[in-house]
Amino acid sequence: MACWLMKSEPDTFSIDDLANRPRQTEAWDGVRNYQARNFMRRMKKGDRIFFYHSNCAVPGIAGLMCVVAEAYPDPTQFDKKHHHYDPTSKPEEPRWSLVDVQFERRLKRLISLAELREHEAQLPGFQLLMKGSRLSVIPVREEHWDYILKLEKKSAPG
DNA sequence: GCCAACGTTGGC
DNA sequence: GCCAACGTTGGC
Repeated sequence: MACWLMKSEPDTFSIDDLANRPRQTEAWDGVRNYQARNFMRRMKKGDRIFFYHSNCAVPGIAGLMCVVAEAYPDPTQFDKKHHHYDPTSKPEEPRWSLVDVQFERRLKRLISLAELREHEAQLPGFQLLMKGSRLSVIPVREEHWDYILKLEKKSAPG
């Protein structure tokens, strides 16, 4: 069972939005980056995911979710009216994929990017912390997953 | 194949 | 709002 991290801007779609969806499930559409797409195509049902709030006042991991449907074509790529419409993608050979994710729980407290950086030494190779890393879908090593979840139980830093 | 220009991401 | 880092596009 693999672990992942997926970013979303909370102004657009937050952990609360996911929790409020029917069946607390959402199709993770709009990814238009090949590396991120390829990671999604590797996801298996039951894989665990950190829900990361990006581009906001306090970026960080806000909750947990899991994969409930493995990769299939992102329908928004064929929708002319959609912001993520891709005229170069053909239905017979879809370029972009998505997975369905399901809410698991909110973290008891947000684990901020700043806090994660304090633990950089214990998270070697964690792509989120790499300089210039902007990928919205990244793999998380299991030992990193466990370490980060243990931080939740500690009191907030500062 | 190179690389400049451009658009996007996302922390701060 | 600024800007660094990155990905993509397209001229040559």
